[in-house]
Amino acid sequence: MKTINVHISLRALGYLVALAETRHFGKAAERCFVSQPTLSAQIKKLEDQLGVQLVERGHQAMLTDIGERIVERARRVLDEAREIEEVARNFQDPLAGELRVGLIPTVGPYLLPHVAALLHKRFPRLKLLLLEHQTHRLVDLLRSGDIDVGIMALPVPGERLLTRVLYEEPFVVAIPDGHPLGRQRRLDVGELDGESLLLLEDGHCLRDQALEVCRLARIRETPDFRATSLETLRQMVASGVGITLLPRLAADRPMANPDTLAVRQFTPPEPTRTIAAAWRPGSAREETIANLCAAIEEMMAPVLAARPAYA
Amino acid sequence: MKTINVHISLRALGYLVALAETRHFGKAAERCFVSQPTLSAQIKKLEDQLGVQLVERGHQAMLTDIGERIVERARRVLDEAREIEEVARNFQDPLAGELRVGLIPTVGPYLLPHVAALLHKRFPRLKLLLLEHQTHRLVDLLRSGDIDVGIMALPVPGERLLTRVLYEEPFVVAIPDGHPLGRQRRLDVGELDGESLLLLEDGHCLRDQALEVCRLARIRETPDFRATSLETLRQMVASGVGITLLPRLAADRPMANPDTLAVRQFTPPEPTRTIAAAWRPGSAREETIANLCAAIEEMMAPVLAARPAYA
DNA sequence: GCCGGGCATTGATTTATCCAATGAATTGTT
DNA sequence: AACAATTCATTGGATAAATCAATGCCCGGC
Repeated sequence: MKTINVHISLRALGYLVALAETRHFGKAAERCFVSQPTLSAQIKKLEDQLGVQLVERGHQAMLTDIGERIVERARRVLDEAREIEEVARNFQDPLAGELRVGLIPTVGPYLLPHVAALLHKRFPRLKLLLLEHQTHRLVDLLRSGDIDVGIMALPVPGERLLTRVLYEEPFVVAIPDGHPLGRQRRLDVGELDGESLLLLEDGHCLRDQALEVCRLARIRETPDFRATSLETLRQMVASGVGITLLPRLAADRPMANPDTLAVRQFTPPEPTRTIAAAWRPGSAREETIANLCAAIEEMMAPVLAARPAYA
Repeated sequence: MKTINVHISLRALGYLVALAETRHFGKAAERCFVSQPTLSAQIKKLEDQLGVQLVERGHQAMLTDIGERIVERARRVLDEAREIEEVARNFQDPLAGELRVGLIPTVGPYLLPHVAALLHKRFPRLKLLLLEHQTHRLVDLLRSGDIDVGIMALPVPGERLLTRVLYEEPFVVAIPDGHPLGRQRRLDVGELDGESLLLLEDGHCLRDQALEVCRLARIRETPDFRATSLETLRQMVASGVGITLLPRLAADRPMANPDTLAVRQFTPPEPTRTIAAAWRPGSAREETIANLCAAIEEMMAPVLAARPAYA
């Protein structure tokens, strides 16, 4: 049987972490909404309880070596304690509170118009805090607990996450108006042969997916050009520089395409990407996330089943 | 930036865990060295703070569903908080306090006579709590934090542990007195051909190691016989039932072999097993463990370099 | 209907936490 | 070198929290 009692207090650990981050008793106290003497005394008490000097009191407070090691653990303890509060809050009403959602840039602006308003109507007490980052950054944010759920394309790198497919999104081809390929209603991947392809900069998963789709066709990527967003890409195509692949949601309404740009579907089997939600196993918000996923699935099914305007 | 404050207290979590384990307010209070009303009030306060009913107050206190989930997390938080105290204690004096050591049964009784007294002399303030279990159980105990370090043979199953080699231990052959093999000073593995081999029961890593050594020789394991300890094995050999492999420390002084048992070394290259310490990365006792390992290494080197009595 | 186990409530007491004011030590400035 | 500014520690008194012993209430068993 392990020791029963723990003598230190979570609050003191919070003070210590704040002190570690500010390296300043006053600032740390302010951040914790207490007076400087209070924090000072609690830190000292913590040092007494642990029997170890945590802080080097000089002109600015420096943590000792052992202090750093303990702060590291203190952060973990506090994180998990906060999670307990979160689990409870989530149980009271899974559909209330904040949910921090990360989206990749090639999904965010094109998915949200279809779901944001409806989600707010269906889950009125749920506040969605939205962030846009590339896949690998989202995975980091998930792991660190800075976001609750990430919406990104499969495969999700890193195995320690649970995923749930939201929808399959076909790729379509964006071509300049008047381009020979525009004569057909649908295009085969092989027909892109010899075209010059415009792509996003490195780090976007869409870039890799587009390259994968075109792997068999002999397409040369336009050298020395890497767009930073799909919108840039769309404008480049419209100005006649080349063609590109767009995920269908970026090509459909309510996204406005310039007059000088045409969109064509692929002939079946259409190449697609799979958009999914990813979260930490055991996340305090698993129930909320399940609700959110179900809602998005349901909202996006008719959108993707509908015939696009250009078909 | 995450929320700064945590409102719940570690002590309340401790009370909750005790309650979960006793299902009884009175017993839980007793275990926590507080009065029943105190514990009762703290549980209630915790429920208020979390906004969730944790306990079903009936004839015996039953945890609610959400209560169980929260207790699970509370255990983790408490474990980590205790670790903070342990890290600090360990820093004050790495060579004081308790160190929980697990050993496999084919090492424990043969290693300890060589080191126990010396270790106590070198680290007088260190209390070694010793346990004997088979490898896989030791690994479980390590993971659960019930022991700080395990001493076992490589390879250690499960990759999440750090290891440090303590010594290489040659195998020797135990044969009944008067057995034809006893005429030679040293034996080759091939010479065991056709002998009937006595082994430990399943689960002992020594069993697998012995089988591995004999893999090439055509040796039949005596059927329907599995010894539960090396001592049994030794007695069986002495009574003439068959031969066996012993780790050298089990054959050397100070272990007493019966008169009717002879021991022979293998011809070089002698088959050996590698005995190592294993612990959790980031264990609070890493420093203590390092000291312990260094001491054991140092103490065992001359023992294994010495010429055994039977050579 | 009475008894006893089991948890909640009450009221008094001790303990912990907190703040405002102030002190002491160090640094930077004139 | 004296002075102001910054930063952390100390003090004393107020407030809030935790605790206990005693007691009350509820429920199941006899």
